[in-house]
Amino acid sequence: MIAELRYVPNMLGQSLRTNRTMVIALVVSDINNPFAIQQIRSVGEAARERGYTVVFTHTEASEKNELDQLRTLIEHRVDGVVLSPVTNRPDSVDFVMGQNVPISVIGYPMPYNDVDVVRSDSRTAAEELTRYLIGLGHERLAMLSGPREIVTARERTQGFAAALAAAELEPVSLHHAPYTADGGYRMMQAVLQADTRPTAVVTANNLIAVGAARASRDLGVKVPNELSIVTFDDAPSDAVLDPYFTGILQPTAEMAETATRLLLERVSGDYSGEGREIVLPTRLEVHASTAPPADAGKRGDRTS
Amino acid sequence: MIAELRYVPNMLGQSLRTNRTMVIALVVSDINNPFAIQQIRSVGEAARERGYTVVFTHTEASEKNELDQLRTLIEHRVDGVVLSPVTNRPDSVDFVMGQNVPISVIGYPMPYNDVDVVRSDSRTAAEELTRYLIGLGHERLAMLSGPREIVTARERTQGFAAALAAAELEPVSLHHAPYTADGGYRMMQAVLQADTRPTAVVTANNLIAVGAARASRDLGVKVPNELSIVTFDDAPSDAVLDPYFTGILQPTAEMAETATRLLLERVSGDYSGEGREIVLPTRLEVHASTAPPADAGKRGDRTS
DNA sequence: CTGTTAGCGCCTTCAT
DNA sequence: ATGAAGGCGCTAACAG
Repeated sequence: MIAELRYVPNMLGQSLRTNRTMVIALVVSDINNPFAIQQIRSVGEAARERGYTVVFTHTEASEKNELDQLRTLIEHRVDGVVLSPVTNRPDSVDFVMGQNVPISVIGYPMPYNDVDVVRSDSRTAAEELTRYLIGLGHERLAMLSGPREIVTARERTQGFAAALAAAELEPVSLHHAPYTADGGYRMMQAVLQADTRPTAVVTANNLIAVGAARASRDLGVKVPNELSIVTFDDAPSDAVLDPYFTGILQPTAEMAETATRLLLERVSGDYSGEGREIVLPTRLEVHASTAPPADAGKRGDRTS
Repeated sequence: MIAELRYVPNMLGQSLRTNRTMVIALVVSDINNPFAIQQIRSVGEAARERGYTVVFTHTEASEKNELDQLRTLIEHRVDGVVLSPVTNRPDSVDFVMGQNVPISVIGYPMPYNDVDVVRSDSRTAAEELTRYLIGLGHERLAMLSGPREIVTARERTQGFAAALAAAELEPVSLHHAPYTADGGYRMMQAVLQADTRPTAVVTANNLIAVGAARASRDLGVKVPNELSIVTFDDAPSDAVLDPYFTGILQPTAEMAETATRLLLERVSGDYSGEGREIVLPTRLEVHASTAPPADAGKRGDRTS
């Protein structure tokens, strides 16, 4: 048994000598999100296939943590970094690139960095999602979005607005809060206590959707009969009985795998050049959280 | 800004010289389990407080992966290991201790290793859980357990059996399968297709419970009206709308934090001596997956 | 107190 | 083919 062999080589010596640790890092922002779990699995797999070890870190959605941890990882001379960043501000990526450490980014465009990015098109997906609700007959829609600093939140809000504009509808309201269940809960409370209630809400993230659904339940509003909820990234999970939310799914596994591949191409020297941007398609999945509005029968077909 | 400083020290040199990396490893077996997420958070926090960095690895419930990864981690000279092991076989722990690397174990007793262990009492908890069902009036109970090689599965089965024996009841049946939703699904199918159906099942793990609930739904058996399901470790999660299963909760965060503390006591040299075993209390939480049996009214009080 | 040096374990080079 | 030596970046020990 190799594993039983007494002698274990010291990679510190080897790495010091060769300038390669054969370790890459995956830095995710929120480990509570099942989305991140999928990334951890996929990156680990893709890296192991190519002989690399992966170490994971989570930043709890804090840019300061993100920078601290990238620094620590680079101190330990990881060969590269896959980053699922907190925001698209350039600081973290700048820092890593400034240290000549290869990096690839999962999630959203990085306008100020010439870096490899793998993402999906949030804006278009949000439009599609909103159109789906409009197609069901909804006319009063609200948006529960994420932090303004985060690109996905902005893009999803834009897509929402664009779909409404195309249908010549006005949004009932538009909210921002952190990407957490608690944030969703508070936004939904506000929505339900306002004068005009929407018949459907678009949420910018799965945790927000969970919070929104909890608030609806607590205030006695039935989903989907009285209120439809749609969301993003409600990934199927072994730990959950049933997918519940109608929403947009990103090809998480493929995104993570691709980001790892791009990274290792740079690490191994097979590629060096300008940043590549790969945009993968999303898909809409319909589940139990949506229905036509209660008063749908009264009106004609609403599809433009 | 410190993080902007151009120079980043090379920990490889430092570590090679000082024999300390200030990094500890957390090796969990199944990252799909929300249980593991909590461990990742808690160990990370406890270690950071004490100036250590944590790297995570998951073994996909394979002992081979576990050993491989421990080896890789030790090659990179982590200062210690927190292990949430696949089984209680001594090989992994032996290997780590044989390399003079401090280790502490989360989960279950390690009869063949003199090692620090933090765990809860699965057997007693399973008894309590089963007694709860009996107290509701259930007399026909089945057990959907985990792999025979895994201690928690054995202990939980023993507790189940003990509670039944104390109430002078016979189990309807007893099944073993992997700790996965799929395993639970198959066991539940078998249970529901047998001649005598139980009115309640005890599952040995949250993923098994999810599979069991899916099978019940697919076969048209209503939970909890026609069938009660109880489980272990159905940790509350931000990603889930509501805790659904009645079951036993372990103090996951406290266990992980304690294991980290014990480990770092050894790493720092504050403690060296024989293995310590810390057993933390569990608690029973009642949710929507249990009810008295449909025919409960017909009989008298069943509590012994 | 500052400056120099040896050596941690490994790989690469060069000599035998 | 096998063997010896230098140096990766760092710190601890020691000298000035």
